[in-house]
Amino acid sequence: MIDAAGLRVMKAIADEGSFTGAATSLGYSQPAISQMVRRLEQRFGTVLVERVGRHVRLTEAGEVLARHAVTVLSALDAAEEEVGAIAGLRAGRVRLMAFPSSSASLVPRALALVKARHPDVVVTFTEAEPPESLAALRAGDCDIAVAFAYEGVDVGRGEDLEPFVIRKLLDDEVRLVVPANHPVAGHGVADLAEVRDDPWIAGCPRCRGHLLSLAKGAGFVPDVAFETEDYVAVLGLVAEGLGVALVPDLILGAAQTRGVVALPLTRVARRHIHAVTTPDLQRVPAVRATLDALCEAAAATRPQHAATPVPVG
Amino acid sequence: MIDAAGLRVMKAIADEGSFTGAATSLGYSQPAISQMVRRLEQRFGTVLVERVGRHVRLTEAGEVLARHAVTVLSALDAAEEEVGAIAGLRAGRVRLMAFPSSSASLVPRALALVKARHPDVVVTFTEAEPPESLAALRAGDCDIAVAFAYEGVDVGRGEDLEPFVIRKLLDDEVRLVVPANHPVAGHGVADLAEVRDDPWIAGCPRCRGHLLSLAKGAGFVPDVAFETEDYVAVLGLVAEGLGVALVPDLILGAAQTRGVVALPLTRVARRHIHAVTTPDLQRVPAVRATLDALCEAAAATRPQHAATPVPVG
DNA sequence: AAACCCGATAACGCGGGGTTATGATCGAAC
DNA sequence: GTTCGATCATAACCCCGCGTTATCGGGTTT
Repeated sequence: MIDAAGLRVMKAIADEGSFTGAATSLGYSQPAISQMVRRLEQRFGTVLVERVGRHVRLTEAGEVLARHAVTVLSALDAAEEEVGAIAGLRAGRVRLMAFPSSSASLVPRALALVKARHPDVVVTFTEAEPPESLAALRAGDCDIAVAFAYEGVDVGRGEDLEPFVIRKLLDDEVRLVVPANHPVAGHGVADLAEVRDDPWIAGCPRCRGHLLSLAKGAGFVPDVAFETEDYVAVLGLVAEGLGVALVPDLILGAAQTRGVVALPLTRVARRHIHAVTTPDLQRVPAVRATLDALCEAAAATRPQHAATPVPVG
Repeated sequence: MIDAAGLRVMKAIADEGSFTGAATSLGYSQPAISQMVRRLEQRFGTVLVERVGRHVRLTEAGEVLARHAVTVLSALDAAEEEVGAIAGLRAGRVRLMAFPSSSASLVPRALALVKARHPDVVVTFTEAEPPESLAALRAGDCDIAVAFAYEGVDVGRGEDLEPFVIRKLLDDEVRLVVPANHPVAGHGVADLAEVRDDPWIAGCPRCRGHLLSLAKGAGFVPDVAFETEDYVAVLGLVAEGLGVALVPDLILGAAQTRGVVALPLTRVARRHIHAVTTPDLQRVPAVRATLDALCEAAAATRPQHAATPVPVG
């Protein structure tokens, strides 16, 4: 099959009117043009260039090629330019999935960073809990999944074996949230055993699993009175004195609620927040830029919470 | 610069959904696709294919390439088809120039042959005397020149050195045309010296030159009473008894006139009719086909005149 | 757990397509 | 007419793009 190089040569000959001119205009030597024309001619089985005295003229077939050359070459240029735009971050689309509580501050900050640096990169964002986002990543329906894994209990270690690339964003400390008038509220620090008989308010299924795991470590089975995926609701329920809850720091930083006190646990529990992608996607410029932005956004949010061990809503 | 092969591969991957599928659909081996994709990726500096588990998906940049591939490849196919049509005589244009008296039978017959064999080849035809047609051929303004050269006097031999390809068509015998009531009319054959004192009617400038040359050989200078490029007029003038003339056989076969007799010369004089082109153009299929048709048309006209040594108008 | 399918990699070879050096030829200019 | 400059053709050479086969590793399936 014919390739584009031949067409470029034919067009250059048509434009310049001579082999030498075409050669210099393309940055080639003159024999390169001679040979290319000869190859094309025996490939097509017909004469393309008529050598008339000093200079050359295209035959009918040669003019056909030169005419089509502009179409092909412009389409080729367009393709190259478009891909170059993606590679050069002057374009590109990143499909980001993140768990709901990350969308409060971490993700918006990252998106703002990306937009500031690469205005033409569009990041689409979908909320999804970690199992779902990872499945989407596996299926090729998303490019970056922001996921969390509870220290010890979760698959955080196990999934390192997956063909995923994991970038650590935050270590999110989990705090005990109690009503402001709760007996332990003033302690400054709390042990799970101190509230073993309180009713519990559980968050998402995996958070509930974490709670059960921690409680088991402390030697009790929690009385889960409510379940809701909405952490604002969790805090509201606590504020009304309907129970206590474990709430990650990240959420406390975003959703302030009056009437509750968040206490660090004596046996510190954390969840790790990661940005997950694939080795391939990691090398896509727009994806890499978004990952970088996520890391920076995480670094910017971390000290804020580390400095406020006892935030009061 | 990117070439078309890469785009073909990307499109095949997009269509087939796997490297192996793309390979078989293109007639390649599977590693060829792997390597091509890798080359493209490092050429563009970005990932084009996302390897997800068993099969592969195109990234955004990859899809851009696959999308542009259809444009480029279809344009490429169109060019190839069009050139193929010319090479396969399903298209093509031939610019033919011939001297006026050839257009009576030789050229029309040849054109009919071409049209019958290759209906889509168009032959454009312009009348021109040999010097003019050869100049046009040299300038690239025509593809085939049908020219004649008088034996001995003309540049017939000399022009073999030119960068021209010459195909012999006819040996056209020159006859002496006299009024039917002329003394030599009944001789069956004539010598120029027998009419040395008659007034002469000359044809085109080169024909006149031929006449002068022949007369010089016979030891006299002809009294040229009339000159005209129109051979029908020449014959008319002879019929009216205004002089004698030398007229090529080819014309006598086409333009019959009452009242004249054409006699073969004792010292036979001929003009050679050639089809002239360039080595390049000779290899253009449509040109070659037209040349062949001219040769056949000439072969078909030759015996007709050879068999009638003494045509009487 | 085994079999199968698919992609990656290694090693290899051919040829397209570039280079420089040189020759042949045409057109122009002295 | 002869010389000179510009142009295309050819030869010899070289590199690397782009195929090939053989083999390995990983994921899905049964």
